[in-house]
Amino acid sequence: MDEAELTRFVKALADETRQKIIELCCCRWLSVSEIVAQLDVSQPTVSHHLAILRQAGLVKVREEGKQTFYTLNQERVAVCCGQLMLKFAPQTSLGATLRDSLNPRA
Amino acid sequence: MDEAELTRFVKALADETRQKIIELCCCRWLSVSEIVAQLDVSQPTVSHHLAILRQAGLVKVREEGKQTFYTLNQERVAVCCGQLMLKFAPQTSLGATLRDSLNPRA
DNA sequence: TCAATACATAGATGAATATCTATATCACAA
DNA sequence: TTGTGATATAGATATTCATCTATGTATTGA
Repeated sequence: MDEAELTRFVKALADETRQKIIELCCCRWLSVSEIVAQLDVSQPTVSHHLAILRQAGLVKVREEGKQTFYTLNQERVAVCCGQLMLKFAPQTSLGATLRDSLNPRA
Repeated sequence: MDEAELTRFVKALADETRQKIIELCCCRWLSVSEIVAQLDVSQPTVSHHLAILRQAGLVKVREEGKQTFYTLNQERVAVCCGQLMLKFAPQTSLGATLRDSLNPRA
């Protein structure tokens, strides 16, 4: 994971509409229309945000007929949060826990 | 940590100049002038970014005479990253590791 | 007390971006 | 083939925000 990827990740999270979309898509697949129905923004706006989340690798996509389904890529979120912690909080106990978890000793 | 705090955290990270400031202030205290000297932006711009980082709780401040010193609050970064992970990646193994670390069993 | 230094704040400006309307594309059903 | 529903894209607009210059405030030394 390079610098640019990490920046795309934090920028993708730095919008409240996208945060709502992420929460909606956590643990389930939703079509674009279903997401639109839960929010107060137009369908093109939702598509725009989904594109940003896709570029950041934060959602998985599945096309099915006319519909497109999205779900949160939790593993990606976890890895990115871990990278953030390693980069900006290397000397904390939580950071150490994470480092140990990523590089388990024999 | 409420919703708004977490949003302030990700928004604070979502700017490359602030990311540079954070890296500079990691593990050491720097005065505003010293930070300005390492960047390509004006002193008021640096003060502006430091204010945002302060509001997000990401830096610690120490005033000394005319100077003001800042250092990265690594614990805060770690906790916020952990919260992000718990909120948006609850079902991952990394998330579980973190949860265990925060709520250690007897 | 005056000048200089360090930093913060105010206000203006430009760039990035979130949002909208309109329209294109694609899949499917009649 | 034609129409309809689902989504994406284009282009315009408005808002947010990063940045600048100018200035205020506080501290220190002469």
